[in-house]
Amino acid sequence: MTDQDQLTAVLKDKKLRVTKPRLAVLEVVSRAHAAVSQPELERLLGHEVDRVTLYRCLSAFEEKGILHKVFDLQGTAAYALCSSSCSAHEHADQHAHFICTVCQNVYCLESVATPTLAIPAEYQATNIEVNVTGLCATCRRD
Amino acid sequence: MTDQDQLTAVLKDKKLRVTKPRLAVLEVVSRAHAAVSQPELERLLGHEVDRVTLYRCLSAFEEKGILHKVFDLQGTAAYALCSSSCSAHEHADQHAHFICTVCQNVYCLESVATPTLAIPAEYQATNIEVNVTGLCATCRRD
DNA sequence: TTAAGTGCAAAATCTTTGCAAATGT
DNA sequence: ACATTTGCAAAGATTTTGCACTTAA
Repeated sequence: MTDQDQLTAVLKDKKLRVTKPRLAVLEVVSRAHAAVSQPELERLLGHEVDRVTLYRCLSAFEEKGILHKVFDLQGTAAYALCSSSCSAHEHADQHAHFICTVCQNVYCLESVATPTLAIPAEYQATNIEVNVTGLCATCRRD
Repeated sequence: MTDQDQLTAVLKDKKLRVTKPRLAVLEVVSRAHAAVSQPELERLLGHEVDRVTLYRCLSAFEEKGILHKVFDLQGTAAYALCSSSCSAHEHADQHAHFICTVCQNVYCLESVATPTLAIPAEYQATNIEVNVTGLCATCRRD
């Protein structure tokens, strides 16, 4: 099964039509080893995908649980593939993220599980998000 | 020492001039038991402070380490008072935050210290941010 | 065939910048 | 008095909406 086929399958599974813009967006995000910010996506996709279409693709993907949205240090939206356990509005994203303060890339730290915390009883917690900031391997060298 | 005096002292300490808009902004944020989002600040301050001035106050405060910026679930900026150990570009913010999915308020969980994590060696971590999402005490009841 | 998705134009927001007038020290 | 800060106007950027055309199923 090729990459294309896999992406196609993901779309079909979520009852979304398989279109060129959608495949292009998924392609870029799935290739990235880090979450891709929206400006970055626009740059990478160039004129291949209209900006408005990009907005609509991304929100559809988030809606259906294909991508999840994280925010970088500037509050800019970035998108990464959801693990298979994600579904609409229920993102199982049980690992920490690393945000590089230089290149702004967001890396999934799959090896770092979110910790168990003693949340005060008056709060009803449904999810814990851990974001580590600092320098990524690449930016450390430069 | 009154509240006003304290806020005035904070500004003077950071070599910022004590002006009406700045005091108004600090007043609102310091009163809140949660981080205040920018739209909320605009609403609360009404015509007392020009929108542009608000932007400038907030970035000056962040710059000087008086307030720190967090992002709510929609990626909207929200501001909270820094603890006294914060200084410019070095926010000591060693506790978790709770973001309510209903009212969007951001609460400081002073009792929940950020955990120690085993970050992969290739990353150079400088800060760890923990955001818990769910329902706050108020929204649970409604 | 036909409902879903795209692309363009245009509106609505949000954020930044420039500059003259006002204000704090 | 003089540098800072404000407020307005205006530019720039981002995000949303409406609608006719296209395309996947």
